[in-house]
Amino acid sequence: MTFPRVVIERDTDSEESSSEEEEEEVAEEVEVEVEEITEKDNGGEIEEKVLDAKKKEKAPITISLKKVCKVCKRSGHEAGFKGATYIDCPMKPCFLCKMPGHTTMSCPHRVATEHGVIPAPRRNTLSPLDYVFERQLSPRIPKIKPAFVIPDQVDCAVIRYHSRRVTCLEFHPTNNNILLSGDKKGQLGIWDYSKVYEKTVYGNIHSCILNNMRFNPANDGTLYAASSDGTISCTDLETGMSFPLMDLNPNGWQGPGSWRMLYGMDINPEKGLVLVADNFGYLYLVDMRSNNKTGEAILIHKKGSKVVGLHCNPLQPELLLSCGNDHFARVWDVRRLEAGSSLYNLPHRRVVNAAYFSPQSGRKILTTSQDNRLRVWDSIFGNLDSPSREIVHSHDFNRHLTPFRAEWDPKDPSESLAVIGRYISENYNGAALHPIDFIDTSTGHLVAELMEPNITTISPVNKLHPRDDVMASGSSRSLFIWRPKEKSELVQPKAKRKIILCGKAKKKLNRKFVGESDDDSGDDRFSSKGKTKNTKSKKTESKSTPWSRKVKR
DNA sequence: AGTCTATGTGACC
DNA sequence: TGGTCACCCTAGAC
Repeated sequence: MTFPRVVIERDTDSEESSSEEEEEEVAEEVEVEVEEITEKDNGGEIEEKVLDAKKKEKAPITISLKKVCKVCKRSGHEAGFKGATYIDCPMKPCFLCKMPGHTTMSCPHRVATEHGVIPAPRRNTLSPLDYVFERQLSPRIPKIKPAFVIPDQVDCAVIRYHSRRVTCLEFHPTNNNILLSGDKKGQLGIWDYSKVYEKTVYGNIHSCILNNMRFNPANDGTLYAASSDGTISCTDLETGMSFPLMDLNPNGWQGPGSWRMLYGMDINPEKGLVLVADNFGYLYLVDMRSNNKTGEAILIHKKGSKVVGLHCNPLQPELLLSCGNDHFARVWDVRRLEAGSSLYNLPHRRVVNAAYFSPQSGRKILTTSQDNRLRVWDSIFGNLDSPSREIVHSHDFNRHLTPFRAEWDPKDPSESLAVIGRYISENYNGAALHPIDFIDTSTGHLVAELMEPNITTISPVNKLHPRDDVMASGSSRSLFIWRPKEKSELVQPKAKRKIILCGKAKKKLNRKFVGESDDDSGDDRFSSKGKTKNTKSKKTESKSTPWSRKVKR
């Protein structure tokens, strides 16, 4: 017989036991030949595993009944939640800053209000432009916006709005109360959060992940969206009618090697161009008026690598910022685009999830990388060899979650405030919650961390309103609207704050979200008032569609 | 309460 | 360069 050998390790500790003495006891090891197990017919599960192993022709398996760390498989410690606090495996580098020798608990970057900034090597020379800037413009730059206008309290929400996790959010450019949301299934949501129940979902525009969307700058009833199905859609928001602006997979599925997916997208309003990039490193330009691709695709990142982000400079739209899986963010001049013609290449240690010019002057660059660092370059006119600052922040989870993207606060006059969801949880009154962080990127200080006891899921997608003190969050399949505490009270008295439960959430989450709660915080903002009515009318179609008003050219 | 899984990236050979 | 495999705090369905 060629059965593999099975080692059974037995744990002598009882379930409840946690004394160190007992933990250090040597576990009893019993070695059993497979034939013995099968002959005795008492192997049960073990027998099955062995047969499985035989099929896969794998050699000795160890089945351990001893308590070991699930991360490093060694005994003596265990990684995992102790209550609402996660204990790291001490054998691994710090989960937060990735440096060996300590765990997240003792990481010097953990208290972000005090630490978190790694100063970049100080530059000794300033370019003439830097000098002019420092002397003439710097003094006029206003202070960071005050913390009290940060939207820090959930005002209303739709639980399980989408049927898959939310991937992107966008506020309507002119109608203040309309939020657009995309999901992993390719569905497009339109939600009027001033009326809360008025939501529309278009499910037939894309067949998989809706990665990015932008409004047509000349007509805010029209939305462009880039999807992993390889198309850019152009959708009339009023009717839901959509046509593909571009289709990179006209012949359908020919295998994973040829299926093209679209990720990064932005619009150059001056040239009337939609810029979009795929998972093979290529950039495409589409003319919005003729709906035709202009020119050939241009390789802007490593061949075969995903380009996840594109951003046109707000003041000089011909300046393009791209980022992707080749660990680079790159700056381009759209007027002189060809492979390898980038003006600057900004290296990172891991995948770059997002890269944005600052929203007003377009002078700064903010990137989010999977190495758990935000990077800031203070001036694109200066030396871009190294970032001005690196800010350690937990956002490195890449699978099963929408990638985290730090975004500038468009209303912060100092262009230093940024928002990003946090991956690692915080013990908040006994619950493990994942905050949404507001970070002053000029200092690395944590300005605010938003938590809501009823949001237990991670919130990787966060969008600040371009005009109002409002933030939208996408957390798993749900959407949330945040407002500053004081304003929130004015707009929506605490008792009236609304939450809608969709689909199965109605049954499953009723208790959790609408009273009968064991939550002792006394927080009743997810009150059940109007609940029945709300859920019943959740599919209300708006007769007048406020998001479809057109802008005159 | 336990199990399963969709799924992306990077290390390693 | 391409295939294979492992993976540290998921979320939700069954």
